Amino acid sequence: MPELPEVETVRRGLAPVMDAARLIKVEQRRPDLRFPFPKNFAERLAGARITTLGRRAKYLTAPLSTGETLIMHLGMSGRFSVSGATPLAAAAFHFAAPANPAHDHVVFHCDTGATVTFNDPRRFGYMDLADTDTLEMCKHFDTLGPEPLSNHFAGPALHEALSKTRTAVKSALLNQRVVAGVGNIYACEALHAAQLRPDRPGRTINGDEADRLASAVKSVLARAIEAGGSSLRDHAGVDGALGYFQHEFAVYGRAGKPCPRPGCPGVIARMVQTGRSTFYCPDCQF
DNA sequence: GCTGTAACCTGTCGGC
DNA sequence: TGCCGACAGGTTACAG
Repeated sequence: MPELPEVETVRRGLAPVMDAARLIKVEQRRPDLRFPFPKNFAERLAGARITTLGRRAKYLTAPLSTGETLIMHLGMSGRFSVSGATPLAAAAFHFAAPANPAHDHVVFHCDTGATVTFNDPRRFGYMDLADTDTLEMCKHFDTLGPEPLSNHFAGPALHEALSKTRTAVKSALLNQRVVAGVGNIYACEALHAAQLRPDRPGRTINGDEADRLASAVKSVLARAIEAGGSSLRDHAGVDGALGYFQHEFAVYGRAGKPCPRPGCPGVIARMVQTGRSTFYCPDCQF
């Protein structure tokens, strides 16, 4: 379930074995995932050295010595696993969750001795290559909004974006042009933290409420990263270890259970917005 | 131009 | 136990 915190958790897990590593060989085991791989994908990667693994929204980025950047998206079920790494890293693999090898689609062989495997049963993930110098203008990044944990994302900017739309505020949060990296779970959690009803039209959110919501988004994402992400069915860190943030969910997946806000008598409700489940408390979200 | 919906693919879970 | 349908975290193309 890779939203921003899960992707950041994966980045932190991969960095020790991929930063500054040279890709000796890349195995591309099928012609496409969600989209076709770029032309000569494996050949363009072979021999290249990765500088520093990065992240933009829900994308992992690997700038290469060739002048291109490898862009990777985990989709809904994508995950990485590492083998053959340092003894310290290998110790963590004791906890590795099983993944069906039939869905191992890309294997990176690094000169560090590590083998990094991308597994994605649902194949909603994808990989692409783009020029590093013009990365922000590539088709994946040119429409992305601000990073939620950066100073570019704050109440006034969010208020400005929401004021232009009649779309429900929760759906607006999922719009990557408004803020990049928020997905279904953390949108629900942030709206509960900010005490805002998910189905309020965006244009009805005032400045103070936008301030609260922006702060809640930052807080929820930061705590989730700290907890190593959340683990529902499909997500695990590169060592297979599960994140812990799902234990802190206030509303997501808790329909019918009491609202955890102190003093609130409400019961968490579920509704469907644009085909996605939304969880909220009818008693303390207005 | 804005908005909502369907589609992509597979695994899991609950009901029968 | 086995089958079937509903549902699932993201993104994008398309119709209204």
